[in-house]
This record gives sequence, structure tokens and C-alpha cells, in this order.
Amino acid sequence: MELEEEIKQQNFKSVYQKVGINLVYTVSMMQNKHMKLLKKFGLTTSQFNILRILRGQYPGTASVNDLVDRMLDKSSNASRIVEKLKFKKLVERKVDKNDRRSVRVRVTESGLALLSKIDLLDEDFLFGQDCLTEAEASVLNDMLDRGRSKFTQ
Amino acid sequence: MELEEEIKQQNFKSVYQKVGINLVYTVSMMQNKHMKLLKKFGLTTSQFNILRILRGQYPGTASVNDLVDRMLDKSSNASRIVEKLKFKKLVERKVDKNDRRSVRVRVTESGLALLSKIDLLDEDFLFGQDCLTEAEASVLNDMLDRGRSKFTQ
DNA sequence: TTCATTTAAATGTCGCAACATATATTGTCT
DNA sequence: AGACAATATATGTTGCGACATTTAAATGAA
Repeated sequence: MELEEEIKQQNFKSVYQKVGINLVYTVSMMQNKHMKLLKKFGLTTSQFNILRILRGQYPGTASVNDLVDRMLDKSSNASRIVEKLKFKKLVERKVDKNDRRSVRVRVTESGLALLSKIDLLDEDFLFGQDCLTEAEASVLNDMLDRGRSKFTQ
Repeated sequence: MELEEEIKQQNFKSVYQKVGINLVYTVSMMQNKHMKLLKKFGLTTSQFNILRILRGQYPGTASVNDLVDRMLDKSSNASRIVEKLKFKKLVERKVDKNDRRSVRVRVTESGLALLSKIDLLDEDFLFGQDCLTEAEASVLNDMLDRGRSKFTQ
């Protein structure tokens, strides 16, 4: 369905304004649906993102600081999120021997198992071949990269 | 800057996965920056969205239900958001004469004035001609429309 | 060594969003 | 009319995110 119908707004000032609203609206729909999926596994979006970053490091570790850097939604609460994941035994923490201010976080076996269960369903949240050709997807990535340049602080 | 650098992740499973992450990341950057602008005017994103919808109806009104329907981030708290806007004298409320369950909400002069101040700065939050040609922007809108079809409930 | 500065993480506080439920009014069926 | 469902909004509760502050440890300069 076209955006105009979905949000019951007929006129945009420009095609650029429409892109802006379309981006926000589309991504918020994606995220809402994804959130509902994650909730079935007892995870919030932030918790899931952190687990995924940790999987990328496995069997190595990441510090809380690394996590903040790499999170899509940079959150100042990373340490509390890690705390919750630890409570669920999805990650383990250990003070860094070389720098005792720092904490090394590693995803557990059980965390990896949970992630791979979610992986199976996660494909559904992508614009896939049914929506875009690979070439189109590349173009889209490029446009996003160009657009994002305005927002890097 | 390319996504890979920004989030310090080198490999994606597919160009489609990269599109997904790119969308989330780019929109979250847009929104963060927009939020900071709105905060200077004492508004949250939801409050701003509601004001804009009401401007679209001006000098007419919208019910709380209309607002929920048209909000980009559908919120069950629309009535409390309206309450806050009323407290700031940016909107006024009146019980519907024909259906006394319903409330008619209208943006005030002062609300419109605030919106037009924000309008002046709002252009900066768009992918503009500096990023995309009009033709590209149309293609982007079309791709988003196609992608979004997977998420309509 | 000592003291200020920087860095990493944790914590306190506040407001908003999500979800469930309540209240008031209207519509519908018999 | 009376009972019950449907609709529109409001409200109670809970948990998370944003921001500021604190604690602890490392670094660096005098």
C-alpha cells in the first residue's frame, strides 16, 4: 500500500518530505513487529542487539564500552542491560585483569542457542528478494549511506 | 561514511540484511537529532506528531481516536499526550456534542505559531537535493512501499 | 610519590511508552 | 424498555530509556 493511504495524509510538500516520513513509518513498523517476536523469547530490542554484538566476538569478549559503541540504538544503560542478560544466564561478566575498571562480557552457550532459535525467524523481517532485487538493495544501501551523512554528529 | 565503518561490523550475511540494519541505524540517527531539536521547543516526538496532525485539520478538529489512527508511532497514550499539550496551551479540547464519549481536539494559534517556528529548521532533517535527486527519492519511496508490505498486520 | 585528569562502569531520578483495566456513552437485539 | 455488546477516552501499573551523578581505577604531570 502506498504511504498516502496508510497514514491517511494525501499531500506532501515534496518527494523529499515523503521520503523522511516513509522512512520513519516503515522502520517503526519493522521494529514493532520485530519487538513482538523478541518478546516471545523474553528479550527487548536492546538486549537482542547486545547479544548479537557479543556473538560477533565469540568466543572472545567485549567491554561495556565496546557494546555502547556498536549498538544501533546507543544507550547509556548498557551496563544495566548486561545485568539483565546475566540474570537470565545469557551472558557472563568478568573484570578485566589488565584494566580493572573494565568488564569483559561474553555470550554464553545458552545465549548463543537462543540467538540461533531467533535467527530462523529473523529472515522475515528483511526486505528480501520478494521485495527488491539484489541490485536494488545495493542502491538502497547507497542512498541510505548518502542520506545518513547529514546526521553524523 | 559506509555502514560497515559506522557500526564497526565488517560482514553482513547478505545485502538484504545490510539494508535492514542500515534502515534501523539511519532512521535512529535521524530521529535522535530531530528529538534534540524538538526538545529545545519543549516538545517530544509524539507531541510534535500530534500537533502536525492537528494542523492538517485546522481550523477543524480531530478526535483522540483520529490522532491514534494517524500517528506514525501509534501510541495508546494519545489522551495523556493531548493532556500535556493542553496544559501548555498548544491545543484545546471540547466534548463532542453529537457523541459525548468523544473529544474534539484543535490546535491553538499558539500551537500553530510554535509549529511554524519549527518548520524553518525542519528541512535539515530530510534527505534533500544534496543527497538524492528527485528521481532517486521517488525510487526510494517506491522501495520502502514495497518493503513495508511485509509488515502490515 | 602525590594529586589532578581521564576513563569505565554503575547507579539515582525522572518521564514516557506499553499494557491492562476502568468509566462513560452509544448502539443493538429481543 | 432492558440487557448486553461496542466504542471513545481515561487511568493505574510497570519497566525501560535518557540524563546526570557517583564510584573506582588508571594515567600523567609536578
